[in-house]
Amino acid sequence: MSVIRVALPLPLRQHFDYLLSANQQVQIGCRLRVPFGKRELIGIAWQLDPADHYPLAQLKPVISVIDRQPVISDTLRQLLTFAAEYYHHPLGEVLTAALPALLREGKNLADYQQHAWQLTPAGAKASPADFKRSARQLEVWQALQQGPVPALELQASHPRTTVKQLADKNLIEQHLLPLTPYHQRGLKQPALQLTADQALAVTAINQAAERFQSLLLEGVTGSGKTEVYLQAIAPLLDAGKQVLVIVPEIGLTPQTLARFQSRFQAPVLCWHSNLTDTERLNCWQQTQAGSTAIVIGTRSALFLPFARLSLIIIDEEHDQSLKQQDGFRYHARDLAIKRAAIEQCPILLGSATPSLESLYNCQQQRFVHLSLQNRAGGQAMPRYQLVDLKQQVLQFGLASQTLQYIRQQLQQGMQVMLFLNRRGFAPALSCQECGWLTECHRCDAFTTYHKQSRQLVCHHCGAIKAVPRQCKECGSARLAPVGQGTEQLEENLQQLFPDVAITRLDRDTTRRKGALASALDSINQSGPRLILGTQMLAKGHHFPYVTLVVIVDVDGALYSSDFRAPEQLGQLLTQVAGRAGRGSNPGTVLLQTHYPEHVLLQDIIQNGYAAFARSALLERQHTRLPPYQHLALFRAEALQSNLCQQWLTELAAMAKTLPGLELLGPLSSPMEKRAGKFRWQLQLYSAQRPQLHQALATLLQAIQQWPLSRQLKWQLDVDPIDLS
DNA sequence: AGCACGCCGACT
DNA sequence: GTCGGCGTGCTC
Repeated sequence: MSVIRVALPLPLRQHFDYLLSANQQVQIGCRLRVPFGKRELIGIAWQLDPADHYPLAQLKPVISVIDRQPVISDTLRQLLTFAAEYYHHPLGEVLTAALPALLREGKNLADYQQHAWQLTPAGAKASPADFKRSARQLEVWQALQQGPVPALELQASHPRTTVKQLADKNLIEQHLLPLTPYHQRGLKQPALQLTADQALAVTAINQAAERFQSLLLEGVTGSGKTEVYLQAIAPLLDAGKQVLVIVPEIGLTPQTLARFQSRFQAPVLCWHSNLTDTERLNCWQQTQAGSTAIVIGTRSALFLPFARLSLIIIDEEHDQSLKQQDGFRYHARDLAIKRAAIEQCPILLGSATPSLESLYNCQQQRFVHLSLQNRAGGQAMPRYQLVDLKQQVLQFGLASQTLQYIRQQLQQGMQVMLFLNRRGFAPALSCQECGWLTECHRCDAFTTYHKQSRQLVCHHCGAIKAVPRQCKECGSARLAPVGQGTEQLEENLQQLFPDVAITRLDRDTTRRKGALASALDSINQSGPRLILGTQMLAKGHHFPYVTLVVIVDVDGALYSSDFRAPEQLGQLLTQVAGRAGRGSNPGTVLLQTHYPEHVLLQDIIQNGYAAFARSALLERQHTRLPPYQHLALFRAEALQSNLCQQWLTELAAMAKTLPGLELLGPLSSPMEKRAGKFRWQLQLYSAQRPQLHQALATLLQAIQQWPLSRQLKWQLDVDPIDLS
C-alpha cells in the first residue's frame, strides 16, 4: 500500500491523496480514476508518497489506473506546476488547459490511433486523365503517389470532401498508422536567398541549439522573418528534431502555414480551437510519438507533449491574444520561455514591433537581440504623413487632402487601405431634438447602430435590440446616427468612388466561413480597389498592391488611461503601415488627427517604432510601471457596486500590511457596468517578484476564508495586459 | 466544479 | 401538505 497525490480537475487550490494498492502499477503522470464524494473523477498521478499526506484512515482507494505510459511527462509536469504557482491558479484547471478533452474524459489512447491514406490497387493503376473533371481529386491522388500520407496531414492541405469522394470511388483507403518518429528529410522547395541580416540571424539561432537561450528577432514588416524561421528550422529537421511555432490566431495566417508545409518534406501539423476532439488527440499523439516535425498552433499548443523539442518560435510575440483573457490567464510567450528553459532548447520571439517587456529583457542581456532592418525585397519603408483635421471641412470623415491622395493612387491603378477600428454603421443613434443617445441597459456603453441588419448591438455584452422608431426621452422620431463605423465608411466610399471595387474586412463581413479567404483573394488581384476594415487589417496579411494606408481616426488612442495604450498604438500604426508598399511602390501612411503636434504621434512617425519603443520604455522606468515593477490585478464583479468595493477595500487593507507592495485602488474598471455586473479592481505593484508572489499567496489564503468572497465573482490576473 | 443538505415561499 | 429556490459546506 502506498499513498498517491492526485491532481484533479477542480477549481481548488489543493491536491487530494488516495490509496494505491500494491498491485496497482502507476507511473507519475498517468491518469487515474478516483472516487470523489459521490462522483468519479479522472486525475493525474502527481506525487508518490507525499510526506504531508492526508490522514491514512481517511483515504479512499484509487479505482483504476488508466495509462501504462504517462500522459504528462516529467518536463510538462514541471511546467504545469510552475504555471499553477506563478499564476496562482488551481492546478486542476491548469491541467485542463493542457490536456485534450478526450484524455480528460478518460478515453483510451489506443482507440484513437491515427490512420493514413494510401492508394488502393485500383488507385495505383489510375492515371491523371481519370481526374480531368476534378483538379482537387487529382491533387490528392498525386499527393499519395509517393506513399501513404497521415490523415491529418492530408486533411490539412486538402478538403475533406475530396478525400471522401476518392475513398467512395475505392481509389484510396485508410490503414492504421504506426506511431513512429518521422523519417522525411530535406526540402520540398528550395530556400530563398537570405539578406546579410537574415543570414546573421539564422546563424545566431543555430548557434544557440541544444541549450536554453531566448532570442528576440526584431524585423521590420516585410523583412522576411518567416524565411529566417524556415532556415533556422531546416537543420533541426534534418536531425529528426521537433519545432513548435506559436502564432496569435491561426485563422488569420493561412499563408504562413502553407509556407511551412510547402518548404519541408517532414510533416507539419496545426493546432487551434477549430479542430475536433479527435483531430486534437491525433495531433497530441503524433507530437508525443515524434511523428510530426513541426506544430504550428495557437497558445495552448505550448502544452503539447513533444518528444524531441529543439526550438520554440513565438511569432508576433507582442500580440495581445497570446495572453489568455479568462480562466487560467497565462501568457503563452512567458510560459513558452519557461518551457524552453525546462527542455533546454532555444526560443525565438519574432516581431516587427516587439513588446516593451522583450526589449527590456534584451537590455538586461537576458535575451539575445537580432534585428532585420531592411525589407527583404529592398523596398523603401512607407512614409508617414499627418493630416491635421482641425478647422477642416470633412467629407464623410475624410479630409480633402486625404481624398486627393486616395484619388491619385486609384488613378494609378493602385489599392488604398483605410483603417477604422470601429465596426458597425455608427457608434450610436441620437435624438435630433433632445440629444438622447441609444445606450445599453446592461453596460455603461452606447449601442452601435448596424444599418444592414437593422439592429442596435452592444459590442460589450452582445445584446441586440430593434432600432427604435422614436426617442425614449422626448418621443421625437428624428433619430440619426452619430459618428462613423466601417459599415458607414463603406457606404460613403461607394458614393465618392462609384466605379471602384471596395472590400470591407471586419468581424461582420468575415463571420461567414471562407469569407475572409475570398476577400483576401480579391485583394490579391491587381487593379484599383479600396480596402477598409478594423484591427483585422493589421495582422499578418500581405497586400501587394496597397500603396496608401489611411488611418481614419487615430485620436481615440491618444488620451487613454491605460499605461499600455502608447505601446499598443505604436504597434498598431507600425503594423498597419507595414501593409503598404510591399510591391514595387513605396507606401504612404496618412494619419488623420486633431492633435498633429502630439508627442506620441511625433515620436512614432519621426523615429519609427524601434526608437519610439525605447523611449516608451524609459517612460515606464520613470513611472515605475512594468516591466520595471511587477503587477498583479485583483478583479471583483457583482450585481452591486458596493459589494465589489467592500471586498476590495478589505483586500487592500490586508495588502497594506504586507511588505514591498504598492497599491492602486480599489478603482472601478474603465467600464464599471458591463453585462449587468459592476466591476472593480485593485492593482498591486512590487519591485521584487518574490515579494509579490508571497503577498498573493497570503492574500489568496485569506480570501478563501472570507464569507464575502462567496457573494461575488473575483479573479487574480498576474502580469495583466488588459487593465479593464 | 458538482452535489447534498437545509430551511423558507407559492403551488398541484 | 409538497416542489423548489439558492445559501452553505464538503470533497482525499
